[in-house]
Amino acid sequence: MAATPTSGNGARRTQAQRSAATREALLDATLACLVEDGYARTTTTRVAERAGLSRGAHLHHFRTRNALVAAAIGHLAERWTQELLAAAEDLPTGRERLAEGLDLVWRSYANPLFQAALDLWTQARTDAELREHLLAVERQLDRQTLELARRLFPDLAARPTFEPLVEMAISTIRGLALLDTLHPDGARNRKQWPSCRAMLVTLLQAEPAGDD
Amino acid sequence: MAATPTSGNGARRTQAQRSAATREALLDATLACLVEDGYARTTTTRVAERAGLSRGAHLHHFRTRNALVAAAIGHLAERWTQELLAAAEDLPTGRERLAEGLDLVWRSYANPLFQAALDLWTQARTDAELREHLLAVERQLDRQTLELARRLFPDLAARPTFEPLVEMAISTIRGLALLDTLHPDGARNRKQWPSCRAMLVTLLQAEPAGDD
DNA sequence: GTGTTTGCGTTCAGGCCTGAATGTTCTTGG
DNA sequence: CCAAGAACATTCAGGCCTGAACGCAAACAC
Repeated sequence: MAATPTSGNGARRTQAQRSAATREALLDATLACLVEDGYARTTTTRVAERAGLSRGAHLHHFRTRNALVAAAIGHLAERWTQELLAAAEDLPTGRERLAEGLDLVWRSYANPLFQAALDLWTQARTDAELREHLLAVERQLDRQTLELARRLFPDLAARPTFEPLVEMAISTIRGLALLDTLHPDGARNRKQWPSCRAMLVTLLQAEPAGDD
Repeated sequence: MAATPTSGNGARRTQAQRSAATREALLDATLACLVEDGYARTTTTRVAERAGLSRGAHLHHFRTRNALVAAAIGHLAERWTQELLAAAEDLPTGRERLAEGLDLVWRSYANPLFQAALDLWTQARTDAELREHLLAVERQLDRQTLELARRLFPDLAARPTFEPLVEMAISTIRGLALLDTLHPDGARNRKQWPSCRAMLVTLLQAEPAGDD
């Protein structure tokens, strides 16, 4: 048997593999901690505990708490967009496509990860270092979202009002998702979303581009 | 001259007056601290410093940090609604009334106090005690806002879709105001708001109640 | 196998915050 | 003027968190 560790059964891992695994575990633990405990209680001790590692391991990979959080932001953004893009592939064609597309975005915000992001967001207001990281991520996410919208609805995208409409839809969804913060079950939102979605569909289809 | 202290020139104040003044100073300092430093850095020490008082005075009036924050929430809500209601009195009549009304709400959210409220909001997600207080305030604010909308636009209020429309408008505004968190100058929002407002006006006036 | 590097665990010092206990000053009523 | 009590100040103990120092063991180079 070749002793190549890259394809090993797990018993024998190369240094790089070990390192990557612990990094991943730390980042996952950080996100879980942000979701469940909030930013304030996302301490180095707690994250290490949750990851099943020591604080030493933590400090080895991320020398400060801020470094950990910065990496976690990237991790979060990546996961989020991947989920969104993956779900977008299954979007049906036909007259329900627009409503389903809005549902898609809605679901991506009615999601624990958004709560974690929101927590980071508000903290960033009074933390310059955090703000730097989040601004970069925000720009990228906005760009990707708009691009996705254009790709999914090319006929609507031709209209000059498309971009403001998409931005408004996202703002509405964000505002609604904000309510979930205090209503963990989300009962309140699930009631408001259908009517909001209907209104957004009305706006987006206001002047159909002829193709129907 | 009668030495009645209730109308005193300030040199001689009754105990109740002194007490009320320090309470007020502490609450104001708390809000200022929430706005400028955020919830995490709103510590008893810092609030007392900012109010020009000692920590002893603080603990005399509010025995715990949570008690202070709870009182500050009420203070914030009261200020906010008062500003909103006062501004509503000057709303012009005529065809610009609706757009001006939306601007009114918009301005009440594009406001440092909202940032402070947002901070409390996100913290409340993982703090049961805080959540209790905020839920009560949220219910009251929502009720007052809807009531105000009905009073200002009685003709629109007759339609069954009025309530969902108002809720959507508020959600959109909240979502937009969220962006201000990372963009202190608010440049980005001031660009997006006009088009959002136009769309909301379109929706609200979709089926005019005949009176125009 | 041996030595070096890398990943990781343990312990410690310093700092900030909270809440409680204990003084000190000022108001009020007699 | 004096005593009682409220308002306010000061100090202290306990707890949690961060970041750094030090030590061990596993993995790669030879």
